[in-house]
Amino acid sequence: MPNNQFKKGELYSFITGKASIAIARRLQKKFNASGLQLTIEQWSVLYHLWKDDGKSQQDLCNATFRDKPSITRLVDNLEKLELVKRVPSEADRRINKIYLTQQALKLQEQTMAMAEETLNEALEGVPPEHVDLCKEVLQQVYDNLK
Amino acid sequence: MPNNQFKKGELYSFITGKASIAIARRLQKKFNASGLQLTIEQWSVLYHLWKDDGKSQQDLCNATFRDKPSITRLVDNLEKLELVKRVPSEADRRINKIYLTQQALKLQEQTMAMAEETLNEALEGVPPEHVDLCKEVLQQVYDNLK
DNA sequence: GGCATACGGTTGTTTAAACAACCATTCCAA
DNA sequence: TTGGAATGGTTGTTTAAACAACCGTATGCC
Repeated sequence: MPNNQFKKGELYSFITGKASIAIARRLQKKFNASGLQLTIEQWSVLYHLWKDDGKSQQDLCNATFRDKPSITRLVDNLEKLELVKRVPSEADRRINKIYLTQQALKLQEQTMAMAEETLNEALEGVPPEHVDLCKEVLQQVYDNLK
Repeated sequence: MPNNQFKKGELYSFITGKASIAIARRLQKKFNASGLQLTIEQWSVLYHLWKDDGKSQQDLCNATFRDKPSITRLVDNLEKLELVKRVPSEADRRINKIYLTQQALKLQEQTMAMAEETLNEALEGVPPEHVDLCKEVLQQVYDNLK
């Protein structure tokens, strides 16, 4: 017998992830309000490159939890915006390494500040220990299903 | 000073909602494996109609946290699948009331069972009281931002 | 060396989301 | 009562996700 039974009224909200959608929308609005022509999905790719530039597209698939075609097209669009450049790997010619442009490096500080601000607004009034526990639950869910 | 400060490494996972994406993908796979030609988004509309048939499109917008064009197109596709019918309201001719077909009523039991199964898989090993607290946090986040 | 297999990436197609612009109906207030 | 605002819904456009099919390169085994 499973250890968690659901009342039907609770079921839906867990599947749809309204909270993370709301966070993403809020962050997108901040980008738009600042005149940044950047989608959250594009930002999420830059985010991982700021941490570790020169990742392959496959690395970005793993990091962002997206499939290969999704990353191909996100990189396409980021290249059009001149925020990243595909550089074929010398060692393995199948691989594209993705590098940030100067323009993209300049966006890091501003957009990360907006992301932190958004999270602070989202978690207003939530005790930090509850946040930690919530993160653990969501991580466990992810691990259970991936 | 905000009551929650984020280390950068933790920030991304909260924004992307990997857990709910993983849940939705798992449920979609169950639909596909059962031969159901039904997307999660379409299912989410049916879900609210099973609870309360004859909702307007605007009601569905509020219930599903989607905008009007999204619901227009979801209802378009559900009508093509002959799972719902638009019925213009007698009282207010701007309004379409959306009614389930017999075919859609038959899907309820099967798909709700799959949804509950998916959630039980997702929350395997998570103490019920942690689930409750997690739901509260996510609800608070949603309320903070909506 | 040669061939099957795996891997990294791209392309095509369908579905959906966000946003702006639009139309018809209804409501309200001067 | 009529003209403007609000409401419910649709359409157009861009971006993205999922899935299948595909191509070129690398790997490993005989």
